[in-house]
Amino acid sequence: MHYEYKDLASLLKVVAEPNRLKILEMLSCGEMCGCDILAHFNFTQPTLSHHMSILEKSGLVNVRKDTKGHYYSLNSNRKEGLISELTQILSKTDHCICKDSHSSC
Amino acid sequence: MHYEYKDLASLLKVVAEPNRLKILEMLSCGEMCGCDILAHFNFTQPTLSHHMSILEKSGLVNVRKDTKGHYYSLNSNRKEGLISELTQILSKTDHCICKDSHSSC
DNA sequence: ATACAATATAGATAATCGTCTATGTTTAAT
DNA sequence: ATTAAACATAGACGATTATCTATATTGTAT
Repeated sequence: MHYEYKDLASLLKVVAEPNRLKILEMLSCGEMCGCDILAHFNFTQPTLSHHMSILEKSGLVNVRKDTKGHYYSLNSNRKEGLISELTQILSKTDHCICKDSHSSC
Repeated sequence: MHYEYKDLASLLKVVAEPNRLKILEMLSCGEMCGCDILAHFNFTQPTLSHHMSILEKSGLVNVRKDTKGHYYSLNSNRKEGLISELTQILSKTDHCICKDSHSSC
């Protein structure tokens, strides 16, 4: 298995969760602090902390730590990278793995 | 939680698996039958059957059942839909949920 | 009739995940 | 000094997931 599949799949897993998807959408409009994000959900603060940690580690979200709280924002480069990698892997290309296949049935 | 998040997250979960990602890339070049797909992996036939069933149910892959085997192909509409939904949810829009937020910190 | 090839189903297992409660840490305000 | 607010960490739990072995199904070819 090539690394690219594992890496892209890991990043997609980060996004493939309804609450994190909603958080990312909220951040698409601009920076937000943790407590304001939390106000939009029914889960507890440790659960938000868990989700933000995953988003941070994935590189999709940047953090600015202030005395008033943690301010999160979307990392546009990482976002664009995700979309373009996904688009490319799902599109017909010249160097696709299927070029090696030899039909046996 | 809005349905759109759950639905898009479910579709993303289908794609967020390295082996399924590789299968989708293979299908991007054209139709392939199950046994040929299997030849590119180290896992067993029931495992492929499991993955193909998930891809089928998600609508990302179509199947044509022949006496020689099952021929799988990528559903382009579904693929485009996935990419555009993901792109839209990660982009700044007028009707974003964050418009309702009132900062409290 | 028999054997083989392609696929599906059933059931088990180990790993991962999202959530919770309880508690710790740090900084600001009283 | 004490309290409160914002966030993190630890540990537990139930649900889901990817994989396996074993077996069933269906159609083709001998």
